[in-house]
Amino acid sequence: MSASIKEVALKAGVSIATVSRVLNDKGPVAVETRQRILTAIEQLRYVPHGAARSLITNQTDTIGVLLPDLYGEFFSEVIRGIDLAARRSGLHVLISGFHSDRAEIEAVLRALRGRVDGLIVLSPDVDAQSLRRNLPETLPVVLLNTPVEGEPVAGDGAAFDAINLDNHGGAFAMVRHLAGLGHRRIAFLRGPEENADARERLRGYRDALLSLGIAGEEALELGGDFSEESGYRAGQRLLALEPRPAAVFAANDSMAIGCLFALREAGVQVPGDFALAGFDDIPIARYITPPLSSVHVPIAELGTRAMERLLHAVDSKNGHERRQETVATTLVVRGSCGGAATDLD
Amino acid sequence: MSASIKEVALKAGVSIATVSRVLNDKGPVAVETRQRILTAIEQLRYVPHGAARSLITNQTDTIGVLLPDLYGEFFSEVIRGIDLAARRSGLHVLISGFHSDRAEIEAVLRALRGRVDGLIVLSPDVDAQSLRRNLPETLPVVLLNTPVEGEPVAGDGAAFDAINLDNHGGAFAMVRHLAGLGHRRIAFLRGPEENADARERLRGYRDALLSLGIAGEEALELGGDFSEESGYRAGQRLLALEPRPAAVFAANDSMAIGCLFALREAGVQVPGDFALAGFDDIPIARYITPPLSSVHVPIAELGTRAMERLLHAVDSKNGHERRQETVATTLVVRGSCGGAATDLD
DNA sequence: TACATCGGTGTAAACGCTTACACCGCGCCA
DNA sequence: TGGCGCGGTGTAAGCGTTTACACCGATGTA
Repeated sequence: MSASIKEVALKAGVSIATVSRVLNDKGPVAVETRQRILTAIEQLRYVPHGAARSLITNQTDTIGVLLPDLYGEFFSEVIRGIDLAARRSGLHVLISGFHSDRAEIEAVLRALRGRVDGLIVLSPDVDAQSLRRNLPETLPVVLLNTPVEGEPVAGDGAAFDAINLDNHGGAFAMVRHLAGLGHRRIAFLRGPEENADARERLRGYRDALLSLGIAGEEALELGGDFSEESGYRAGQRLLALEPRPAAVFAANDSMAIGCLFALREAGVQVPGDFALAGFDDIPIARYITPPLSSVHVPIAELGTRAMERLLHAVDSKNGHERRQETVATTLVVRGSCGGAATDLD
Repeated sequence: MSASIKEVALKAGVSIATVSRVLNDKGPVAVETRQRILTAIEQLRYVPHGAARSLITNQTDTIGVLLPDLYGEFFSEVIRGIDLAARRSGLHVLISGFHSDRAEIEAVLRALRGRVDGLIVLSPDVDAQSLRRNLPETLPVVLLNTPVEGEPVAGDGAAFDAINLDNHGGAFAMVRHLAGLGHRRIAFLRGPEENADARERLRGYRDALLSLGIAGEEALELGGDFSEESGYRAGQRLLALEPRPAAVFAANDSMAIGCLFALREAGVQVPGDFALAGFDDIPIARYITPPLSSVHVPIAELGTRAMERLLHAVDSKNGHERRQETVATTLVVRGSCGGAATDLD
């Protein structure tokens, strides 16, 4: 194993306390002594032992990230944002995927004790109850794009910090954009009922219609589950609708793409006969033909914000007030909806 | 803070040694005593403190992953593969991005002491020298898709384990496939000179031509830097070539896509007038029109293999022989090269 | 009966660090 | 001159574990 503080002390002819003092820049040390220690450290290539340090200081300089699935763009972007913020603060990032298996997540959660100073949890499913029960109450946690069950109790702080996406606002804006293009009958491809993002987007769609004085039609809300496949099927149903709408807004890009295939198959022109828009602005969106209009989600920023929030909680242990933040989305107008590009892109 | 082993011992009316024994299933403990301890643990919601454990056992149950850039599909897939393997073995994953800044990577490297049992390093740039100098010699390291400088010395083990992609084989196979379609003049879009993947792919291209008895033409090897942009420019140069080749193989998909744009712009039909193929099989590949033929890279497997190799090194501390492994690539034939789909897809 | 064996348990050292506290010598002020 | 304050340093306790070792009683064996 590598050198310990004791060997450094020996080599520099001082006590370990003094070495520790120069290591942490704490307490007075004679310049000359400090120099001697510094060179000893250099020569021995000494690096303090993280675990030992953690043991006594009770902090690990590490934050944990819990993710349900380490798959795809969303995940990697979030991590990137988190890592960015972490590095700025000299922290390490411990990531851990889990399958939705309740037992597994509990196991992971407990395994984290003494390993992390805080936790970012990203999960549409994990219920906060199970979180709290398996974690020291003092562990700062921020929920990322995870629905908080129960009403936010005014006055009393929430159980967790939370960073969420402005799904509602994004959907709202897109629908209004579509309407601005002259469409009155705008269909909507819904996501899975149990998905919070999907619910919010639906709400945004409805509210936008409301705000426009357009009566919602139940028939125009087609079911879907975020999969390309379900978008394809919805596309077919769309074409059978009577009278046929001339605009569709899908709750995510995958469904929009599936829908596009269905329309194209039927010989319907996009955006000529049909305006199409999605949500998420996945990378593929700009590559398909026609390029897909979408609502851009700043995923990395989601991660960064979560990290910053967590940092605040960790630093100001006591006086940290829990709250929920929302990250804005932006409209990205491309060819698929037939509208002119706005200055948003 | 949460309960310690001492409190558990107290509650169960035994010594901490006994508690530790049931915790680790080591040494004999009376069934009845064990039960008493187990319930005490349950009630106190006790979880052993990772750092304390690490301190004495000198192992952290954590492996570190060093990445140059946490961006895009490649990264996220690698991580997924790593996490998968890690979870199977009950290990944690500490990830750390770094910018190529030499000082920074050294800082990160040292910060890792006492935090990880092993390291996976993914970097086209990091030179192994700097690695070894900043790490305890005993720390197992596996290089992932990272060129090892210097010849592998026969007999004497290499300095590191390494997992690499079969770039050569993939390129070789693709060129032969193109040739099998009847093409004799196959152009190649090269990647950046300093990139090892790019070099190997070029080598595969040349060797394939050689094996086919086709004379290589220098003019058919166009420069590029892996960017879509450079592919676009290469596409334009391609069209000016006299006589014009009818097939291009790009060293990566991004360039292939850029090239496709250039061709399309010039009114050239793909695959009608021009067969096109890429390398990497990025997700977008199947979505563009026409779907891009490519060489599929099993990225997640790269991660898994690296992890397994590392695990082996960690477990068999002494008797671990370092070696380099290669992960196979597979041909994915889609529409862009005009060939029939093979059973490989 | 005496002694080795073995299951079951406790004691205490050690891991590498931080930090409260004590200590020493010095200069300064009253 | 005696005391105080202070820069500079060492001593040792303690963080939460694991584990070598010692101990004790019961059982088996000669």
